[in-house]
Amino acid sequence: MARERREIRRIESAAARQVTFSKRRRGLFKKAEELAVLCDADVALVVFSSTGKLSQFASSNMNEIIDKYTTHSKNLGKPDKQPSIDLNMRGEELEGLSVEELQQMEKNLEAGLQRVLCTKDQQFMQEINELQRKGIQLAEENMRLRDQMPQVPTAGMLAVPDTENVLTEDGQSSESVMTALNSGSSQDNDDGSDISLKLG
Amino acid sequence: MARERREIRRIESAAARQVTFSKRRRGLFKKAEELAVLCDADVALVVFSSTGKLSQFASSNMNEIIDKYTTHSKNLGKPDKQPSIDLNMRGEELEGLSVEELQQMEKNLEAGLQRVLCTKDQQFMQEINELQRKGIQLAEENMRLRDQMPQVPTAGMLAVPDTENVLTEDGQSSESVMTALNSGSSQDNDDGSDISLKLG
DNA sequence: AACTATTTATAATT
DNA sequence: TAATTATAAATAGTT
Repeated sequence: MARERREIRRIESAAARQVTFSKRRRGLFKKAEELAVLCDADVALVVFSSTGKLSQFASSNMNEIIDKYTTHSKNLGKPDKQPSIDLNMRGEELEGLSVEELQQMEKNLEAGLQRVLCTKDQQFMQEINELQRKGIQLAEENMRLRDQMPQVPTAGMLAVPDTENVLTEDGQSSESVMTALNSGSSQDNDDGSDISLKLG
Repeated sequence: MARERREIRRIESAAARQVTFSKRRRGLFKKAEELAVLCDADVALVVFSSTGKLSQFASSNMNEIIDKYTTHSKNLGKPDKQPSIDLNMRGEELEGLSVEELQQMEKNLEAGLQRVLCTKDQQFMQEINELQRKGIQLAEENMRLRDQMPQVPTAGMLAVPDTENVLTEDGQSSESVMTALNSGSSQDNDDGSDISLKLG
């Protein structure tokens, strides 16, 4: 487009290449913006020079456009695969899945994990509840027996479980657990602090 | 560049806009490729028309260029921020963080969560262990008392906790819990199945 | 989509 | 790198 037509092939001279790069890059970015404005298009342009320098143009937000592109692209690549996610997730064959599929999967797994944890806690609470109930019954019977005894046999220092703290069926909070624990005989955790979590 | 100079502003007529889009898009892509070839540059161009149609050009691999861009971009945006991750993660100010930082954070949080869950389970087990121990002591004393009794007072149908199943200090598997549970008096879960997890 | 008058981009030069 | 300029290329309006 100038004094002479130039063949479109790599310019060998690094200097000339750099000059042409500067000129043409400016032109390209101008055209990109004009297209975006004139035609109300969303345009993203990323250029790395041969020396690795980055230049970019985006008519709106670059990351949004990239996301949009990725989504579009993935939808074309794997057109009709519905949320067909099974739990046959044998380690590595996950790589063929799209981001959407993996996100759905993550969501499902987290929900499942949540249910497992919840159920586990319920079992724990049930177990504790049951043991406490038994303990109380035993202690009561123990007392009854002792009352009926003529002599006083100086029983061991057995702590009687606190009837007030028996857990209800729906009890799940770790708070109740801590309460139940502190009502027992263990003597660690002498202050009232909760579990401390240190990260980093 | 033609019969008349055109002002660079959105073309109102949808038809005219579409025509101009076609012409200029072709020109833009041609220029993009020429720049890539002539100057040995890496060029990625993504265009969404106003109707949402995607066109793209990449001198090499689009996703590689995007990755390269993302890396470059993030490194420039937040140059020196080391893994400086505190737990002041008040919900929304996370958006300013880079992917690397968020990944590190995720890792730390997951590790922390793991420690919390582990500790919680230990507390549960400790509690159960303690209750079982107390129950056994009570039951033993109970028996002793009854032995020392002259008459037989027809005690209630109290199940004596199974001494074999007392949990050890390090016991943490839910298997032991289930075992302990089944050794108790609760009569649900008549089959030997584990917790069932349904996803999807 | 093809045509063409014009504008724009740019290669070579300074 | 910037300015100049001759020329190639792109394209707005038309058909």
